[in-house]
Amino acid sequence: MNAQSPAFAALATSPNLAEKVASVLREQVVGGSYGEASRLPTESAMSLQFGVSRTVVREAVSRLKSEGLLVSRQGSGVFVSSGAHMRPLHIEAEASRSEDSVLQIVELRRAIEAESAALAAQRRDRSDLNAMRAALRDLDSAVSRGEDGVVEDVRFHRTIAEASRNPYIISVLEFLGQYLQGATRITRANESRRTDFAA
Amino acid sequence: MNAQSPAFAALATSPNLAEKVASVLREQVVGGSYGEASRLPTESAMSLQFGVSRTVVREAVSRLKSEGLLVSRQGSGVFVSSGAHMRPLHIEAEASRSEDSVLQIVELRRAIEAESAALAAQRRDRSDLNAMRAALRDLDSAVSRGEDGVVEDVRFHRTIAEASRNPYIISVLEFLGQYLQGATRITRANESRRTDFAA
DNA sequence: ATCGCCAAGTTGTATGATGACCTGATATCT
DNA sequence: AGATATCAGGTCATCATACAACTTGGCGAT
Repeated sequence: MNAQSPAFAALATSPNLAEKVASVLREQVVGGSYGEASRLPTESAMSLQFGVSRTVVREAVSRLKSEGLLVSRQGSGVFVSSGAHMRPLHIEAEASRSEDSVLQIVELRRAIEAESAALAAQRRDRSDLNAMRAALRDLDSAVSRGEDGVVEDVRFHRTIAEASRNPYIISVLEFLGQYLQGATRITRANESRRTDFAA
Repeated sequence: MNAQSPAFAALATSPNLAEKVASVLREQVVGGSYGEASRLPTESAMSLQFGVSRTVVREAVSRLKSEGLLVSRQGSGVFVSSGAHMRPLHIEAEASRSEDSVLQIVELRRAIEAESAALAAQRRDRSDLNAMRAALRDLDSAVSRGEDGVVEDVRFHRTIAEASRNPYIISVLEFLGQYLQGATRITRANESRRTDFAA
């Protein structure tokens, strides 16, 4: 149950087996070695093929299931998920540490917020306006109390995004916001708080 | 080794245990039940606590590791990852099917591409220009051959994104592009191919 | 020909054992 | 006493095996 199966050759640098196996499988799946919705070899077969125990294979498959690449049906087998090559977007947490990265993210977010504000101006209704006014008021009062108002700031941006009625804009903005939470002071220094489009 | 541990109460609808345990742990981690970089209970402890085998706990932890929420150090323990509450962005594959969703994604992408083009205009160099011209020429010739030119179109957009020198714009655009691959004809009908900014 | 049922195959879960590694405490030496 | 080496216990990583739950296809009875 070893014999250094050839499938790893290039991935010997990873610390644990499950991750290696997962990498190989991931590559095979997204690379299209298996057709859409086709069945993978059985766990026992892969266990032999990779030269690892079934436990490891199961952990690898489990990872790929949680990534949405695979689905398994008990008693039947493991299959390639229908939306297999739709990879999620992921930005490493270290990005928040690098100033360059933060500025680049701000660049991106500004573009989306401009569109978001424009759409919001077309589509907002009375309750959106009220929410935006309230958020803005909270932000001002927080600032005048000498706080940095970070949480109020995000909430304000969020109300605008929600008024755009575009769920993708909302989630992408929220996603990008995560990486700017700890670095919002820099952001605020570069952005003039344009309150005018609320009118 | 059963006794219906209370931790699941509300999640009895999921088919497999590993996913349930993973959900509970995920909620605890992002909900902040454990502090940043703090140690989780041992696998055996969780195995008892949840009333499942260590195998299941390990699969659950494995999932959360691949999601970047946890890191495990052999001989030491399982810890909350430093960037634990940085959740990745995920859009379901079904979005490509719904026309509303596609239009909303196009809305979002247009905003980013406008910024991308503006930045590209500032930062491009000669090789960028050449790449963009080549891509555009390929696109035109594909269209004049009567093809739909989808692949050439995405390549053209990609060259613009690369000229913006902003890796986040590139990856987000690429990410959104996935969901529009099969629906690009609609996109093309609504977008006039503005070739002017290449000048 | 249809329906029911069973048997083999497959994933899901449990259990126990062993290896690799870390950490803190103990023992030893200077 | 202080620094260093060693050890023991705990913990994750991997393996092997067994059994349960489920699916699927075929076989047989009606």
